[in-house]
Amino acid sequence: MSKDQTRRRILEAAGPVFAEKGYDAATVREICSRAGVNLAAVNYYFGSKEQLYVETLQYGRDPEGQHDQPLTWPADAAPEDKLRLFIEGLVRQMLGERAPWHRQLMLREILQPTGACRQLVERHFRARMDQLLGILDEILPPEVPLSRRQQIAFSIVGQALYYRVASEIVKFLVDEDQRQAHFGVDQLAAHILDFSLAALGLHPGLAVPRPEVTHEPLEP
Amino acid sequence: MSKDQTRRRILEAAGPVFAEKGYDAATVREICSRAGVNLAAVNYYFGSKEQLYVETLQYGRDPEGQHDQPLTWPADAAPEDKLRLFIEGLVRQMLGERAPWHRQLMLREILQPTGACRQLVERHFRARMDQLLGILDEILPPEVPLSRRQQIAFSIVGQALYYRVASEIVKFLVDEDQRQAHFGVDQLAAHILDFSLAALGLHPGLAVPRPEVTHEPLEP
DNA sequence: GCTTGTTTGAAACAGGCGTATTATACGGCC
DNA sequence: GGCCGTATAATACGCCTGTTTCAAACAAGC
Repeated sequence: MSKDQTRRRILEAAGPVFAEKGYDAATVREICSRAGVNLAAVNYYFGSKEQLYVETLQYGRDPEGQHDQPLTWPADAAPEDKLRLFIEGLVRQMLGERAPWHRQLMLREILQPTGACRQLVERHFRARMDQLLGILDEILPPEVPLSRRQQIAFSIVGQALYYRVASEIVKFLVDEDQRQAHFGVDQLAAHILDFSLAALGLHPGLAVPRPEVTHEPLEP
Repeated sequence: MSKDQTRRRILEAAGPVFAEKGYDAATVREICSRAGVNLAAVNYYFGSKEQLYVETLQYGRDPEGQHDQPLTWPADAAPEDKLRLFIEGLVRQMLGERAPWHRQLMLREILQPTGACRQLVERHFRARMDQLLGILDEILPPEVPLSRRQQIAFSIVGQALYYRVASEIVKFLVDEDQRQAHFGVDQLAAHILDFSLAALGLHPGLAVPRPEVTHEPLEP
């Protein structure tokens, strides 16, 4: 087996393990076992577990030299549509079961940063934040100060992040049937978009009776 | 030293340690060291680290037999005021530095439940959820289905939770000065209330020019 | 074919962990 | 006082961790 081959195999095995268990709980033994390489290989190729972690994050971000293009849309799209696409991508990222391990790793870095690679993580999230702020630029009047724009952005992202970090809470606060029926990716994205657009004033508020609503059977 | 005395000392030492480091990273050696008791005491009094953890959570919830009354308000208060009080309490809980370790432990249980005490955690958060749903009952028209009310509640809580779970992200996305000036507990509570009330339709949206705004200097 | 530098393999090391064991000191009771 | 159940203390055990060691297998150059 060629030299770079085993290196790659270690990286590809390390990704899911780190993503699932976190840095501390992941063991180099499991990584090596999954990769089918010897235990010593990690320290031979990477020097230490920590360095392997850093390089795994880099590898995940950019496996072949291609940047991952987060989200794109036609530049002339309506701001509401851009926001919709952004939120849909966000929710999909949070709830998508087959989330590639790279996203999961990044999320772990949000929740409890290891500090091993501030820069990398920072760049990643700053890009997405700027994207959202750009959309808000087209919606908000210019006199709204930056701090308020940031707060609004956080309010939008926070709604989506909730379903990832508090998924266990959701799981026992709303029962299985309701979850299946109303808490899928699409419905949540639609709700968060509704909530946010209403907050921004582009939709009527959720509490005001909405004439266009299809008449669902009233709850007893 | 009396028997119950050391028991209490262990519990009170275990609280902060578990809260700061989490179940796995916390060690009984540190707990015993902080409590000034022998290493064997934990297993003597609690049988195992896990059981100590469970009893620590219970002890934190209810140290002396008094339930912690989460939040109260006059029953005849306006729904907006109740929501304001609720959100203020929420944000204070999330951001308050001197958060008693019990809150922190509960938050940890949200983010990564140990499963050691589902019931306890479940009761705790269901109570708060019901409180919020009660407030929404007074705001939303009756035909809004339960699932939508729950989504709205999660949208509100999610905004506040964000600043706890993603505090590191906030820290490098908005610079020190801005944070000091606009991301304190009071300002964030005010913003989340604004955003949510606007989303509900009780306030004008944030994007529509608000006549009552005090004219702050425009940003260049 | 031999030498040289590199990669693999299995085992061992040192340290930290939760837990168990054993022995000592305390405090009320006959 | 002597005794005994209980609380403390010190230490040892077994396990798992990241890391190191060192010999064997290998590829390449001459």
